[in-house]
Amino acid sequence: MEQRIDRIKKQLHSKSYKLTPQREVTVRVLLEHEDDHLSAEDVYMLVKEKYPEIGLATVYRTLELLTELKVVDKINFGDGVSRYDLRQEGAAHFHHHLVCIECGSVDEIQEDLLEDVEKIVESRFNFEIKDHRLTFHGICYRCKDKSE
Amino acid sequence: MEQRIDRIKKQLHSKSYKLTPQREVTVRVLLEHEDDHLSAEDVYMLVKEKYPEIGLATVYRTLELLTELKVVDKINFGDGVSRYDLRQEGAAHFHHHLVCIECGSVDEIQEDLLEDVEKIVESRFNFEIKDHRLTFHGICYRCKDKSE
DNA sequence: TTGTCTGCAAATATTTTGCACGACT
DNA sequence: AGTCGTGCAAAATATTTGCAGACAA
Repeated sequence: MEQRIDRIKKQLHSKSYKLTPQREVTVRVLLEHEDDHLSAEDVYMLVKEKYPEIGLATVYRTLELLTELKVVDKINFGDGVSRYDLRQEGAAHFHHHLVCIECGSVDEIQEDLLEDVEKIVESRFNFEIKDHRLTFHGICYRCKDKSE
Repeated sequence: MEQRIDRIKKQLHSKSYKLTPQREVTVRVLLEHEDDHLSAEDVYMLVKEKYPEIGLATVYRTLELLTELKVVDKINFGDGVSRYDLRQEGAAHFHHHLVCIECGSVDEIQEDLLEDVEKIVESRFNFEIKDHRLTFHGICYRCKDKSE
């Protein structure tokens, strides 16, 4: 935890940004909820518990900053809100998501799985892939078990 | 064109909805801009040219209806707006997108390409896939040619 | 002191909703 | 008459921006 914060601090410094208390609390909240997919409002409320004076705009600005640094990815599952998802350190590619249309749960897939597909796309469409977003919508294992 | 409108009309009727003039104009606009990825506001302005009395709310309600019928898919490329993309008639799966981070263009890939990946996901995660969203971000062939 | 960062409030942007009226059956 | 659909205006939601003051180098 401390080490990851330290590395993020260095990333900020390398672009002449500071790890202010507000930013640090925000990063801690994200690390503590690594498996969730928090909206800006979610993050704001969790940060408020530890640092009540913070403003919503600061949270937005921090999340934007972290997105720029590729510490988090801004994702969108089709409800009206942006969500912020910590990138795995050192992961070459952004992970995928399984969204359950029954219960709304969101699970993550860390495996890449797209290597072959990307090769085809790059050669067939002469498109140089820098990043990807892949989401499957369907029924999760929990809901499948429930309905049996 | 007329045949596609006719089929959409039948789809509406099968759920007790009517193809009102406003809805028909909206569908025509979507068909005429099949390759684009129009926002609700875009659609509104194009519909207004043919039917100036229409209200923005009606366009939103129509797009929602068409989404429910799976005539269009509501997509989101990470800018703040939802875009509406006509589904290929009879296509088993939603098509994929190539978003250029240089020029902002959005191209479509009609090939599925995900069959193998989906098999793995279904068995490994016991997740029943109903739909998917796949977007690649990178440099399109136009921008690559330009910079050479 | 200089520039960065923050909180607050106001502004903006997008989408949704309430409601009275109109069209069609 | 009854239902569905519409336009308008207002509301709701999500996000961004302006600005004056706080803070650290």
